[in-house]
Amino acid sequence: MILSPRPADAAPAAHDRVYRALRGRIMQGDLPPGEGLTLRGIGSEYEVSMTPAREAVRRLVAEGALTMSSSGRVSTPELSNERIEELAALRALIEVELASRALPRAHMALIERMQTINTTIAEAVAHRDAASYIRTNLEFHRTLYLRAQAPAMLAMAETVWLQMGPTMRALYGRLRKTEPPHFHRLIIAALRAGDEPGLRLAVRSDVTQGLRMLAS
Amino acid sequence: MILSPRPADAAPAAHDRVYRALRGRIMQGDLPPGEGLTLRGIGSEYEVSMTPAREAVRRLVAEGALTMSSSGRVSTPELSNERIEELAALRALIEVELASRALPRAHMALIERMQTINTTIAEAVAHRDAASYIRTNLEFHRTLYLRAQAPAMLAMAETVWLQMGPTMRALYGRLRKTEPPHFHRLIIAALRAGDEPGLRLAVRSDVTQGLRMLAS
DNA sequence: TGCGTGGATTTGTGATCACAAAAGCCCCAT
DNA sequence: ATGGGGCTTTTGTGATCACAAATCCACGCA
Repeated sequence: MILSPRPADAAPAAHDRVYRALRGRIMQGDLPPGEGLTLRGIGSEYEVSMTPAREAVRRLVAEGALTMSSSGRVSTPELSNERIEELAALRALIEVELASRALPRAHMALIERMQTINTTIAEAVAHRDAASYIRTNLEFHRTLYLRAQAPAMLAMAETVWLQMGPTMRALYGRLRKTEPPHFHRLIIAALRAGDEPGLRLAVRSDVTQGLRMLAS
Repeated sequence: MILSPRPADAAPAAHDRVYRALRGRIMQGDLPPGEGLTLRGIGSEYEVSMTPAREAVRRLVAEGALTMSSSGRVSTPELSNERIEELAALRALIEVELASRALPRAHMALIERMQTINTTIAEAVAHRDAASYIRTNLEFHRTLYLRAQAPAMLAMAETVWLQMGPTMRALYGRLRKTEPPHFHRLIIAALRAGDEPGLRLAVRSDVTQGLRMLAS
């Protein structure tokens, strides 16, 4: 019986490779808001023809990671303040629910792993490394949410992250103060205590924290 | 000055036309769960080549409206019970928020329009017309949520509807009893009274109502 | 100096083709 | 009857090309 029709060492499809590469760069804020992209440019960058580039772009546009003008030009989105508020509210709604579902399944090894990630985040903040900060911050959240065993919800949350990627970078880039991840400690403490209301509040606070920078 | 680069009477892009057609059919449950689709089949059905068909399918797969096997075969999703519960929970989270945001902006004309739609829904139920039921039911909800002025949230809600489309049809298809839309009346009453807690409860009840059929 | 306006260039779209792999299928051996 | 083997057909993928529209840029006029 053949279990894996596509062996792990096989080369992934070209369009998927391009998709993953672009997605990663967008999510961790590698691309600034409003950055224009061309199919031929993407194709030559990843050494593929226009066809896989087009499919990867089409997929990212469908996920809201890229915007497409009426003439078909694609670029990273420049989000209005209202859009940012909406996306933050969506993060709050979905991620609070994910955290709540993960709580009863969170064991000690998970909490310790999150604490380790938190240390890495603190280092990224100390070194003013925005890309590393965003990447490890998302890893912190994803580590918790994976325990919720709710793939559809996690996918939705990641879609929101993706949409905020370029803007997040621009936002955190202008962050002067190097504050440690305060709410992350609250999240870990609530997990330890099995305190669900506290966890929900901590996650909501952490997720909407970026809005306060926007208001200033 | 030219305001609209693409006039209203211009032919839309082929891939977009195919996308919209498929999306509509999927959302209103025209296609049963597990239905297989081929690029060449879609292409010949809409009289386009494989290229636009592929782009439309890629977009729908990205939105979760279609699933893709490891070999690239596409079909409408067959949702597990856990997945259905997740999607219903997402509907509850997002749509309750949308309704809450729409409440202060809901004026009399809107409520009357919703009541008219509700009449159409009752007729669809009476005639056992599952497709019409699903379509007008979604129109009822969308009419309210449009007032929330939250396009990102509405898009998320529609994505969830899309994912549930084929399953909804199968679910409502086996619905014996022709019950009028009870919770819709509660929603309208809460809107009239400006009763936010009542509205949230009514929307949550309406949205998770399908789960009770599943449990039986 | 500012600003349209022309052509040259870039860019997305859709069609077509070659190719490899997956799926279907039929027939035969057990 | 049933399961497997080999062949045929179907199907997705990626490359390439023609075309039209959008964009860009520089030139010349006011």
